[in-house]
Formats: sequence, C-alpha cells, structure tokens
Amino acid sequence: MEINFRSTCPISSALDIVGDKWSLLILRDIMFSGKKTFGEFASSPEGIATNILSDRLGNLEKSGIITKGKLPNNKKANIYSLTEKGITFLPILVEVILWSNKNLYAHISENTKNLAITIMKDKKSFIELMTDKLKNEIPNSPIN
Amino acid sequence: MEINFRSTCPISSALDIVGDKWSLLILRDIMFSGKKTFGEFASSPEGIATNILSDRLGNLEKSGIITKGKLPNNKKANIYSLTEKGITFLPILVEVILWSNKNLYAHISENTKNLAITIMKDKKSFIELMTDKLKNEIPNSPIN
DNA sequence: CAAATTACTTTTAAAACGCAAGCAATAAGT
DNA sequence: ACTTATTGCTTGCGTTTTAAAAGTAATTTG
Repeated sequence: MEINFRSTCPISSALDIVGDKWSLLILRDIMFSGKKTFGEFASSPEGIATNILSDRLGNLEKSGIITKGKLPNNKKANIYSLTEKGITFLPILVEVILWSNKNLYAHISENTKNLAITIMKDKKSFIELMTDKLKNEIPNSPIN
Repeated sequence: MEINFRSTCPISSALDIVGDKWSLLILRDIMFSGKKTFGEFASSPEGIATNILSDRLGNLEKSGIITKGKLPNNKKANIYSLTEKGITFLPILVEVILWSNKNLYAHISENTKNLAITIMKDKKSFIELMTDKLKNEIPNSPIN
C-alpha cells in the first residue's frame, strides 16, 4: 500500500487515502449509481480525465477498497466492485450528503434532495439496508 | 464565495469546498484540540506550510465555515472560530474517525482510539454534546 | 527595537489536464 | 475466414494548473 501518512491522526490518515477530489466520487458512483466499469465512471458529470480515473482506480484497488474483476461473458470490460472495507465508507458519504443538503440546498439537484429526505427519515436503517445490499454485490460473496 | 462546482451532486459539491488535504484538518484542530490561532494550526504534526494555511483559512472564512476575530486583550493574534455552519461538519469528522479506527487501527494513535471508543458508546449523544459545547464557543453567541 | 505573529511573494515541485497512441477483445461487414 | 471497426481501458507526452517550501514583508506587542 505504501502510503506516506502525514501523522497518526485518523482524520489526516483517511485523507491520505481518499482525500483527493476524485476517489470518493468513484465510491459514490458504485454505491449510489451502481456503476461498475471504467466507461461508466468516466461518464459522470464531473468529467474526470481518463488517466486520473485509471490512476485512482489503481489506488483504490491497492488500498483494498475496491477489487477489479471480469464478467465471465465479457472479457473486455473490467468490473470494479466494493470490498467490505469499501462499503464502510457509506456512513461518511451519508453524512456528506446530509451536510450538503443542509448547507448547499439551493445548489444540489432535486433527486439528491429526495435521497437526503429518505436518509433523514431513518439514517440508521438506511445505512444498514444499503450496507446489506452492497455486501450482496461483492463478487463470489453470498455462497448460496 | 465564487466556487466553481463541478456538478450538482452533494458529495462532489462538498468536496469542492473542503475536499483538499488541509481544510478538514483545520476544522479538526478547532473542534478536537481547541486551537484558535494561526500559530496553533501551523504547529500541528502534519506540517502545513504557512502560505497554504493562510489560503485555507481565507477560503474557510469566505465559505462561512469559520470567522476571524480578535481577543480584546490581544491585538496581535487573530482567533478563528467555527460558525454554526462550520459546526455541522462534526458528524462527518466523527464518521471519518470511526472509519479510521476500524480500517487503520494499527496506524492511529492511542488517544484517538480512545476517542473512537467514546464515540462508539453513544454516537448521537457525543455529537449533540459536542455540538452544544462548540456552539457556546461561537463569539458573542450566548448573549447572557 | 526585538520577538512573535501573520500575510504576501517568489521559486520549485507535484498534480491534473487534454490529447493521442497502444492493445486486446469483441462485433460487424464482405 | 479475413479485414475493419468498435469498445474498454491503459499508458505516455507536453502543457497548464495547483500546491508546496522558503523567504520576505508588515504589524503588533512588550
């Protein structure tokens, strides 16, 4: 992983891993939009450059936050999935959504306002339900 | 404020405001270490350069997250305080601390592990109590 | 005036960018 | 079956933007 942590502070250290302008948006895309492929991430409205996307996917994989795999029928496209560790970012993203809903209300889109309403109704349940859903999407995970 | 938001996504937009490697550390210093002055922020172990610190304090002030003031007895040092808006970052920072406590346990310092334990005991109360405490530190706030 | 604090400027380094080439796996056309 | 696209990335290059480090300036306080 070889990250050069600036200190032993948990906040500083988390920022050393995902504290750039793009990594959390990739996690957002996987969690909230079900995106999985390079092309899907690249098509998000923020417009990440493809070389940066490639780099960040590599970093997130190295950090154990996502895994790269293939679908058996498609040897072309890589599919990226959250690991258990990756799923644990959900509560952070939820709080960020609530923060923006409160402090940037006029700026954010209508559907994200609705998402915020859903979250506020029962935050704990939302996170639990969504966590379970995401866990079921881990490749080879629910060995039925 | 003149921030160039990349999109109307709440996560992306929050990152456009505090999504750099330093802004949240300044908020951390105010919230969890009671730091107030330029020199105190500069002395944090991550070693922010003074020009970057100056810039970030300016940004946070422009964004309405902190305010700059003076103490009556000391005309030299500026003191920076959280606004109500700034205090609303607490739940995000709390989740980040919990994330690192779970995923970077071997790396983080002992006292932050203890903080995480305190938070986990009763997260909601911790945030409420701390929010009240921070609100009382807003300059000219509790007009008694 | 000396020491401390804060702000600003210059120089240097890193990160991000757009663009395009490369490559492998499919799919389509003939 | 044999090109010829097309898709899905990855990588590299030259440029621009941003961040950092260090130094300088300005201000205040004792």
